[in-house]
Amino acid sequence: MSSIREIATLAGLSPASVSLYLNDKSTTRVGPAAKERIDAAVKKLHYHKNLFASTLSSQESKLIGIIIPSLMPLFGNEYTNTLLTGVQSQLSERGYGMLFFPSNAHTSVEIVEEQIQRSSGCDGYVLFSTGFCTQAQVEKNILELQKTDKPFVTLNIPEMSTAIRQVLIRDLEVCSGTRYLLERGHKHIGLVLGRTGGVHAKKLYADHRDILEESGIPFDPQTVVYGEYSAEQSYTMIKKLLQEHPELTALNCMSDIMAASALLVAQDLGLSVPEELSIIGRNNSLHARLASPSITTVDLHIEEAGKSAAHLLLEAIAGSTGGQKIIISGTFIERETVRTLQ
Amino acid sequence: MSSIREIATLAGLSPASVSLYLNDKSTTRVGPAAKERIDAAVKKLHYHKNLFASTLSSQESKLIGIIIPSLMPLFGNEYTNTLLTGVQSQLSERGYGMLFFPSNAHTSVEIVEEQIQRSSGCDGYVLFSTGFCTQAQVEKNILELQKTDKPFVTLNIPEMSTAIRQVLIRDLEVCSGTRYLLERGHKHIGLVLGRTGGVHAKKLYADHRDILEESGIPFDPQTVVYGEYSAEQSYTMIKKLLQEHPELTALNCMSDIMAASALLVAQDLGLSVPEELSIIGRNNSLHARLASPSITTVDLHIEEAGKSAAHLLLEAIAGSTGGQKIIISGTFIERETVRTLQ
DNA sequence: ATAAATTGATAAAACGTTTAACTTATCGGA
DNA sequence: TCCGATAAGTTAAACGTTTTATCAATTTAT
Repeated sequence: MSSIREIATLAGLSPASVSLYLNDKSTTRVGPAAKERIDAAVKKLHYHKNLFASTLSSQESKLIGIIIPSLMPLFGNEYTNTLLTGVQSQLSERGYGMLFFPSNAHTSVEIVEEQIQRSSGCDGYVLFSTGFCTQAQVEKNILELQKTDKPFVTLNIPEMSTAIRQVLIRDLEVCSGTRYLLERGHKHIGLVLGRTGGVHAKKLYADHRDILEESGIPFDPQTVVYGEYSAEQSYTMIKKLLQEHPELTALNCMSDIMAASALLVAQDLGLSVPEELSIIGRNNSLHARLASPSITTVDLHIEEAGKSAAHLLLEAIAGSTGGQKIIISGTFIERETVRTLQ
Repeated sequence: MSSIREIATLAGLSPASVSLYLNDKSTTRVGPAAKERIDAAVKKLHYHKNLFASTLSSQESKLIGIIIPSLMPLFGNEYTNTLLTGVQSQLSERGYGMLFFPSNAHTSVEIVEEQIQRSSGCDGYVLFSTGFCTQAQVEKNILELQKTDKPFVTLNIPEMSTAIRQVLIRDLEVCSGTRYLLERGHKHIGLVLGRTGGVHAKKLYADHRDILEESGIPFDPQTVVYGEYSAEQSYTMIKKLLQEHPELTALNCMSDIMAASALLVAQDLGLSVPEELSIIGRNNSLHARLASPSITTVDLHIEEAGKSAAHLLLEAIAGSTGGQKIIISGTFIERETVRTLQ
């Protein structure tokens, strides 16, 4: 743990000169000979400048706090991971790092509060929203973040009326899969959602219902089922759904994992896909590509969304003001699990 | 950005008292009335203590630097993500956070150097090793980490002779799948590895060869193929392999994704699994479970490994000394893709 | 009644950098 | 010759906490 002072002494200089040079190799305020002595001292003492001291002094951490209000283990969810991949790639391109302060509190609001508190001093924040948040919780979380007076951007969150910077993943709120199946002649469409009460699930539920009713098709609440973000639970619930509702010709699944589980169910029930049952997934993940038959899905461009969020945030940190919305729309990836009915 | 000084002024106290109370709610050095005034001031000014100032002063960050020398986007790899899940769960249980300072350097050694440099001041480090590291690079990385004088633990790294704290995932170095297939009568076993030159791939290659030769089966280097950690590349290479080597009755794959790709290839070539081709994967990921037929795989207990690493590190931070090795052994998950030959 | 312990506080130094302001020496140009 | 630039440095305050040492007042024990 050598400090800049030791480097300075070893090089026969003041700490100021060392700092000046280390932060700008081409500075003219340190002579060539002195520069060499500094380099030698740094090498000899294995000096690394202390992030915390440097941040405190310069009031800039080059660190972004990542706020994820999930009750499930972090890095275990494909959506969130892809989002993170996008965020990370943009951040590191501009020299920023990420700070995770996970919490083991029991409600998403407490989690967010703790994370914000503990990462105070970051240059900005990215707030994820997960299926574990209700609309009210999302709003509370945003409020909490606003109190920090630091720039932040929300990702994966339902559209808000307040002027905040946010990246919206359109097809996370809009039930495009249902419309797609409808256009292909399906009238009895089951819906497989994530978690009861979650923002996204609620939006999708409402949208699914509205789309059906607009088309004059009665909506049956019994044909909606929740997988709770687990493959096992999805399998169980989908099996139950298909057994109790043999009239269903198609399943719109909130994620590819649910869709892959549906495929398994179909197989076990002896239903051929897509001949007897059409399935559409979401996220264009590896699961959809590697399944057999390969699963028709909607690419949410989630990595792109992560990148946009990071970009927006860095602009805000650089000084741009005002709220801004970026909307990312999905595109259908047509594969082998959807059949057109006549 | 209210500071502790403002809280102190508002509560009519000294900063010292505020700090004392905030760090120990049950302290007797601040009176009950004063405590209430502090609470009120904190609420009113939205005070959060500054992580950086606090760390600088107390010389403890409660932050672990995560060093991942990967050339691929972070959070895009199932192994690493699961490892991270394990690390994270232990860390957050004990109140620690994680710091990621990704780098976009072009060699794994540069990446590690940059990450260490930028996260200087953390309480400890976890060094991942990835398929992108050669043995020499791994050693260099460890040397670099030792210079920091901070505790660290290596994860997922080949066994080292030096006395460092490390968690070894045994079946990442030992080609247990080959032995498993051998025991079930297979004599012509193809091997699907990750990246040419990577530590793990090299170890597995050597082990695979040795196991075969010990059993008196000639080893054909042509039956080893590299998927480069991509499903597409895996598909292409496996297809080529199976077409050129019709004598193969089994495939030992380094990951479940490769195994799932192999399943696809088999399907496209009209080979039935496991009747004509046995496949074994590794990692017991969702891909293996959701595939059809479900893939026989070896559970590496990777999340467990992550937890152990975090545990070991926290113990070291708490003062325990000396190197220590924890070895995590895999267990076979027998499913539907392996057939026993007579 | 007095010593000892406890309660409730504060002052000030320290943590390791950064940076604005200042100094001195040297050099070219008019 | 003298002025202004420029090069090569230094000093010292500041960033926001923590923590050790110190102190006064009050309570408890003897």
